[in-house]
Amino acid sequence: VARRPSGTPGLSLEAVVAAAITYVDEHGLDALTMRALAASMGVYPAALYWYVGSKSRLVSLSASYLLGDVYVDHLATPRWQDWLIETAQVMRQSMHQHPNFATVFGSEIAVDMTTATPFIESLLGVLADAGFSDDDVVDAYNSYTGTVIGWVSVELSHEPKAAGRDKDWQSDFQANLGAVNPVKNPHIARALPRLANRGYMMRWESGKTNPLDSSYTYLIESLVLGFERKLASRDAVS
Amino acid sequence: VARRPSGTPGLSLEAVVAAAITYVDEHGLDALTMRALAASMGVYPAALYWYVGSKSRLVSLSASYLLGDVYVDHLATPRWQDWLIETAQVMRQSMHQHPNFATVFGSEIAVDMTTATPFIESLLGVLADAGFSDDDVVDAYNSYTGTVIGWVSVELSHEPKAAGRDKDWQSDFQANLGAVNPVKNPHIARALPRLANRGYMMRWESGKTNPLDSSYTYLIESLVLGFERKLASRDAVS
DNA sequence: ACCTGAACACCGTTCAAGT
DNA sequence: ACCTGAACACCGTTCAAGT
Repeated sequence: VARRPSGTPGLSLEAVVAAAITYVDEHGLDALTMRALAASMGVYPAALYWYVGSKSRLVSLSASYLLGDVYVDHLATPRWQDWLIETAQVMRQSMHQHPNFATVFGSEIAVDMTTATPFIESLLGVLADAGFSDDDVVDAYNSYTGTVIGWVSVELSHEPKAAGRDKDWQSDFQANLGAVNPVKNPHIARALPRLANRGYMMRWESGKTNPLDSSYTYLIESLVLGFERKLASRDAVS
Repeated sequence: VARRPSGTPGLSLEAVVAAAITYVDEHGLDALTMRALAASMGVYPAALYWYVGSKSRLVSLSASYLLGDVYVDHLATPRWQDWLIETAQVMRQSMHQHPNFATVFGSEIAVDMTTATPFIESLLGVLADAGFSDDDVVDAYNSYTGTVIGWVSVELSHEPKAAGRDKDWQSDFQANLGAVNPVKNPHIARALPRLANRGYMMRWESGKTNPLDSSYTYLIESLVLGFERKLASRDAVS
């Protein structure tokens, strides 16, 4: 085998992170193993530790890296409302491109802010220009970012790992749904045709294969309309 | 040792689930191990498998059980807006009581709907009474439930597991925050005093110890105001 | 039916040793 | 500095065997 010149390392932090991302995209987060990843890179497991320190750090680093993709270029949308709506759609699309990382986005506090800085700066700028007070900017910022990340992360949440036989839990689940008592639960019974496999707690397919586009649009539009009202009521008082 | 009468099992599904919940509450989700849980119950690991089948199923079952606590009794709130606001607060409080399960709520599609049925029935009833159309009920339902579960689950997301030295990442993180370039990122610099440790992607403490009450209230109020506008605009058209 | 006791096939991580 | 090779202390899960 050709010997690589000494002094030039065969690995790098970026290479390991990139390999981890493609591995998770292909095989899922549960399948990510230091040993399996090392094997896929033709290297010993311990070699990875020189760059990433630990598995949990590797996952964090990968998530932070992906967050950089979420940057939304300044759009030609003069209205702040439209900017928020468009940006929310772009963020969701980014998350849908790596659905197996969705749970990480939603559950880990540690994101390397440096990769997200341009996004945060834009968002804070838009909110300030819209007229939010210094105090309200904080709450609007948290409302908006937490909603987008949290909602999409729930949308992309995974099915239970097939425990016993292959997919019998789906049949069980649908049977349970169909057995709803229309006397005790008339509203569920009425909404069932529209809610089956589309409503949270009533679906058997993840948002990966069964996206909930219209609900997300409805949510973001409602939230932005609510922001508008919050702003207006403040103006009325001040 | 006293021998238990044969025919009366020492374990039960409920006992195992209850033990798992208290174990996770005390030691965190990562510490939950079939072996550790079995030891805490004075039993062999394999004994648990007779009741729960697998570890992932045990976690699902525990989460489903906790979801039953989320049921919100019919409140004396004639306005549907107030019902949505109060219920959102109650749901958040329930999740905060078992913060180590937050990531499960946010990342697992499989919740045993039976425990949540009373809640779903109430919510659908409130939305229908409010005047949402059959189609809009679905989107409003998903907007609301996904936002509450997703947002709070992000709020409660955990710090990175201390990798190297104890808590040096917190110092690093705060140093990074302080090093923001006020020329390149004026809006971040301006908001920093209010956003440090309070804004998503800018905090170093989980919502477990550092709750974001005002942002959540702001979010839910905005969302409900937005729902109001959605309803009104529909009435104007029809 | 319910649980023991031991085994199997894995893990993440550490560490001396090589280059 | 960077990686090998092997080891350590764990995992989840299975399975014969007991009662």
